[in-house]
Amino acid sequence: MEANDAEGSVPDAGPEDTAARPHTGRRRNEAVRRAILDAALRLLVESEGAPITVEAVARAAGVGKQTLYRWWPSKGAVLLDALTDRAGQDVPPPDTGSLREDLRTVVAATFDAAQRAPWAPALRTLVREAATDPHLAELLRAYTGTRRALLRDVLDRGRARGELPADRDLDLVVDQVYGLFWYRFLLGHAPLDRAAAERLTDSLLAPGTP
Amino acid sequence: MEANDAEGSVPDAGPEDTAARPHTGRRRNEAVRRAILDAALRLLVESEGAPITVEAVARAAGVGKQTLYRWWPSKGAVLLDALTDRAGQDVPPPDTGSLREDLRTVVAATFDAAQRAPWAPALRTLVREAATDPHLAELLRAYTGTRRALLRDVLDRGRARGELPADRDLDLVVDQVYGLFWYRFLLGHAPLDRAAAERLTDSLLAPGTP
Amino acid sequence: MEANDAEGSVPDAGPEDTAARPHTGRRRNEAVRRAILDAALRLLVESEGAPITVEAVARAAGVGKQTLYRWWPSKGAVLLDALTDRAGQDVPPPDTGSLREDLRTVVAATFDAAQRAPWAPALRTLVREAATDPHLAELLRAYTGTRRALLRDVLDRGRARGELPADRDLDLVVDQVYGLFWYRFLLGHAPLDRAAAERLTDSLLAPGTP
Amino acid sequence: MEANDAEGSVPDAGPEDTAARPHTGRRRNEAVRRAILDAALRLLVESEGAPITVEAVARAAGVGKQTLYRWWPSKGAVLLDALTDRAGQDVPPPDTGSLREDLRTVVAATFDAAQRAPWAPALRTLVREAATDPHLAELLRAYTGTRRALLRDVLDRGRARGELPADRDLDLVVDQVYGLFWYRFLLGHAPLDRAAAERLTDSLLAPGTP
DNA sequence: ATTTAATCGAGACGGTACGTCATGTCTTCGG
DNA sequence: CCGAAGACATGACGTACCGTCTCGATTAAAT
Repeated sequence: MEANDAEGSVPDAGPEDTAARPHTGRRRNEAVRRAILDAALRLLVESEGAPITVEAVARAAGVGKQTLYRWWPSKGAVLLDALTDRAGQDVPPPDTGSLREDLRTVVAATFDAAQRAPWAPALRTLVREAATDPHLAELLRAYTGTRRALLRDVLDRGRARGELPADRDLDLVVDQVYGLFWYRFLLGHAPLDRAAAERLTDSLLAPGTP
Repeated sequence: MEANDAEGSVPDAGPEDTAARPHTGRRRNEAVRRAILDAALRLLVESEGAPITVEAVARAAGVGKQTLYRWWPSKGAVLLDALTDRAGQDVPPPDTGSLREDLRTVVAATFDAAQRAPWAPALRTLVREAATDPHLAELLRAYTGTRRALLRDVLDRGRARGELPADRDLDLVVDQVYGLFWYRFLLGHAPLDRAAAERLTDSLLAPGTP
Repeated sequence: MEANDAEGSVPDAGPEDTAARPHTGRRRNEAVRRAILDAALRLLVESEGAPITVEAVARAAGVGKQTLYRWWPSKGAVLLDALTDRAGQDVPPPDTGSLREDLRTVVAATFDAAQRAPWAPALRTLVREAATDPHLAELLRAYTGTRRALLRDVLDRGRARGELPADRDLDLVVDQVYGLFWYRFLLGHAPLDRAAAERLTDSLLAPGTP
Repeated sequence: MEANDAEGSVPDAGPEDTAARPHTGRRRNEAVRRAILDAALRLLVESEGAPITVEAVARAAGVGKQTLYRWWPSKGAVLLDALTDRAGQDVPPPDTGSLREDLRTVVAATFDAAQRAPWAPALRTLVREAATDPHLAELLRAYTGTRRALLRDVLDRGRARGELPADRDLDLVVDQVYGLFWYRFLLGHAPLDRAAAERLTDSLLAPGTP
């Protein structure tokens, strides 16, 4: 979990549109934004499974519903924003010169981040919401797209170094990682610990690979 | 897709409760059961994405809501029943003596079955519903559990034949298959065709494996 | 105030439509109807001036909003129904043979009924609601139309007996009575007591009239 | 229609508070006042029946909501101001020496003014608003009070000249006129034309009265 | 000319009510 | 007793106005 502002946030108007229209009117209240995101995150974390209602978020934030709808296009956008907003910065993927090393690190970090409290329940609820909310689904798709791209870069570098056969299907590798991750994360039938990360990495790189 | 009556279906009391209570009153109308399952499946197939309401199923089947609730514990149970009921028989997993062969067959069959019209949209909608409906989630979990076990058997047999190292984590292999499958199936960002099945199989079995 | 069922009530299906469609399904719950009308009347009486919300009526009646909308086309219809439902039967207008006598009686009764607790505040609120609610306005228009017709009958009989000049504009007389009534009733700047009824009657009948 | 500034307008603080505080700062913009009143009147005239929102007035006037609330205590005050502001000067009630003549003139003028385009829809909407807005109701009450007083003066003069019996209830006569007027004006079920004015006048003055 | 203070357009904000929708339970009547 | 129809309480939805509250940009008198 990292990155933020997966759209839905404030338009973040560039400074140059000031010429066109200097933005009259009362400005957005940052404290309100914070209150909403905090409330949403709290509900996301606490509400184990139960769906989250817009009214609950508004009430918890001490805010009118309209204020939510003014700034976010849908409930899902608020929830995703709440989750990503606090999720720390995008740690750049490692580049140690060893694919095995890099891959192991990325996979373990992914497994780890998702498990670390209090993200797990929040993330699970978010994905659940996405099933109902097409808008959130789209946002989530975009978000995971960037995550996939990051991993893909690591693999590309490894292949360039000759650590993978030139004809290896790297998208498949990426999807094996994230597929396994989401499958276990959502079903919860098997662990996503460091050992799993190791074994997954090993299974993806040919045994003889350095 | 196979198996049915993953619980949730009519208990269809065994014939011996007749002794205890001779069963007075009108018997369950089989035509009604069919009408409900057919209607549910039709909605499942047609409603691309949009959630399915109990009332829609009841109306489409020309049936009272109560009749639904009388025979299935939840909306999700009806939907799952509708999907599995028609899903053909459980083809026994192949046992050709070659793991690579067997695995390739199972994986390709899985990919294929999910894509074949009209199952794909129905299955996608079903999974979406499961996100909201804990009961359905549970049923689905059980269902996929049996699918996992089947694949696990194939792998066990292969390992027994020495086609896999003794210390290989077979649960991980299973989850790599189904993880990839669901990930691609639900996101739809990459194909689940025969070529993908081949490459996945190859990536799971060490290059030198027969 | 009397009469009732100025539409908006139960359709009151005649028994003969049974042939067409026997009306299957659960029947309307009379207790719920009563609870709603009672709650509405109570709010109408108590809420001095303040507008009445659908949600307040529903809550006070321990009823879902939907149930209100199921049976009445608008909030106004409920309120009117609540008021007329309990307003006693339509006392037939008097016919003593003396116009002066009859008119005095009708006018005094009208003035009286409106003032008698607890109708006054309820009626005032109802009219206020009618200003916003076109549907209620229409219903109210129909209701007052029947009241006007009643008074008109009394006058017709009087004219037939020669107690009024043949060319007297009887609709004007009717409107003078109800115009004065509503004007004073709503503004409340002057009494609507028995003396006012007397003086109004006298002013409408030429001094020399028997 | 006459009179204006039935309170609600700008207080326009007397010049003597200058001593206390010299009033620095920008002065009220008269053009804005006009724009608001014009917009309000236009909406009042056009919006047949539909309630008028503050935001609509502000938008139509190209003005911020706050500017409205700065100068008028309520929406109703704006509307009343808009209507009376343009409503022509207060024609002094006639005093021809003949009560019948004077009364006929006043009544006919009242009927006429209300019907003359575009006042009728505006006045109807205004009264409708008054039902919801207690502030406007009060303003309207005050306004109609002055109209009643005017008519009352005419009657007083007539009685002083002996054209009415000394014991005649003049408030009742006044209310018969305005009662009929509002009743027909708001319900619209019968005309308020010159003939009606004639007949009403005749009915109020004893037949033998000069 | 500068300061000071109020006006103005714009619009964010917390509320309250709206009328609709789906849920799962219940009641009624005919078969 | 089964089954269709549908009433019912509940509770969330997304929208509309309300009246108050910032905002920066004017504008005009007092300095």
